[in-house]
Amino acid sequence: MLDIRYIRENPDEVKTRLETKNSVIDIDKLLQLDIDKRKLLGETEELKAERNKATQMIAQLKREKQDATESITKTREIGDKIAVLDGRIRELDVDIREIMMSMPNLPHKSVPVGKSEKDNVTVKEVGEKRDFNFKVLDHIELTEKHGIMDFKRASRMSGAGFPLYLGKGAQLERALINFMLEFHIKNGYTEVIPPIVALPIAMEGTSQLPKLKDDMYHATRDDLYLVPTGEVTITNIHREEMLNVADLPINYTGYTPCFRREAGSYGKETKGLLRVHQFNKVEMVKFTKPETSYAELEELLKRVEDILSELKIPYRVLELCTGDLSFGAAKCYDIETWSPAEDKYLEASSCSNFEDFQARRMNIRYRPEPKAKPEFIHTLNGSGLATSRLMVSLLEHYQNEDGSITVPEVLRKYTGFDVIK
RNA sequence: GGGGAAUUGGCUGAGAGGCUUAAAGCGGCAGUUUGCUAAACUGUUGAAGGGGCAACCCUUCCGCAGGUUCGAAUCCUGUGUUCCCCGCCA
Repeated sequence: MLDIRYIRENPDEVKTRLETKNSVIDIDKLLQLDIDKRKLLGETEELKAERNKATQMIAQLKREKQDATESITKTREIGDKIAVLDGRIRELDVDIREIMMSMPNLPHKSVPVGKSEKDNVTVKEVGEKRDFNFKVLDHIELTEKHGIMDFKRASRMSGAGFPLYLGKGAQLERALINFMLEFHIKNGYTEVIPPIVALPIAMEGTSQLPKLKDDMYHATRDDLYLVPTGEVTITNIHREEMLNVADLPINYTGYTPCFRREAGSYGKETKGLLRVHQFNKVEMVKFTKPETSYAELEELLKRVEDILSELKIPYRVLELCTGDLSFGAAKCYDIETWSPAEDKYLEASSCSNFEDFQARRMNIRYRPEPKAKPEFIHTLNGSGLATSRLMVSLLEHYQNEDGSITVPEVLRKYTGFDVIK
């Protein structure tokens, strides 16, 4: 959520910056509602001050055992007027809130302006794409060959898009998760195992709601959503809290399954692991002071890069343009790993700074100095990383001519084997 | 699934329709005293919104949302969360 006062004071700037995010929000309407509301607020507050004085007098009359009937009748009339005004203010508030909640975050000034993913900027390409002197198998052929994944059986029990890992496939998946978790713990992150369902209010906090409602699994009977990312529950750890400045930055890492309906995306990348309804992810979440959040964003990116370097998998880093930024992000890097069989890069991580956008929705604040006013903290998160597409790149990149798959060296102490054959 | 209890500021916790403008303590801040620190003592210290050039003024907020009332932290209804008991269960 944006600061209404900032919108009031800089309406044209807000409009321009929202336009670069392909957002159609009627700022003029919002500001008019805001003006109307404040006018009524002034009127009702004046009446309330009057009523407060009047009820005090009634209290005094009663204490002195005098008749207060006349005052009560008069005060009731004031109360009736207040009820009317408050009713109208409440209606305006509903309208204002609806607009505010559906308004995306403003892009940071450093973000390249662009319309779509075509305008994203490649920051760097790292690692060497292997030169295969044999016919490369894709990840589906490889997993079938070794019986380490079974998409057919999985779809019989859960429908398409829910992977089943078997044997060394399951072990490799778990090795990746362990490797990444321990990597983050070594770098000062605190591991958490959060719930993977969340209340609507938590989903609003991290801004999956209202926009992504149709993309999430929803247990209607209990009104709980399955998390599309660990970000939701990990960031909501500190909802409605006043954080201690000495504790900042707070760094969490956690493994969670993630669930996405991917509504409307059928026909696109439906093969194997490329786009699935359930996948595993190790998430990083940060709570920082406003002045350090952009340095922390670079730190997140570095963690992802270091992991891919240790795994020795080629990747590239994209800086998302304004039009491709997610709803709540002010700035975002996507990290994509190379798939030799698909002959393209696959998105395996994205690192975002939300500035105070989520903190304002969740009411997470800190006091910069002992006596200072509370301020909203900044939140960031990055996938470090999602395993599904990383697994595609890993299997394909590490395949050998005889069809066997070498286990990356750093994973061997977690798998207990060094080749799948 | 059934029954009961709780929910108050950064934290603990009083408070049961009007002398609450939310007690008290802790913590924070400032000062006094003291070789330094600590302790003790004194003072000060909630949040959000609106108005004013300003000192300042007004309103709202006791989990959340409604309601009753001239007036609600307090009464009523719904609901979130937490805890306890019974049942079921890994």
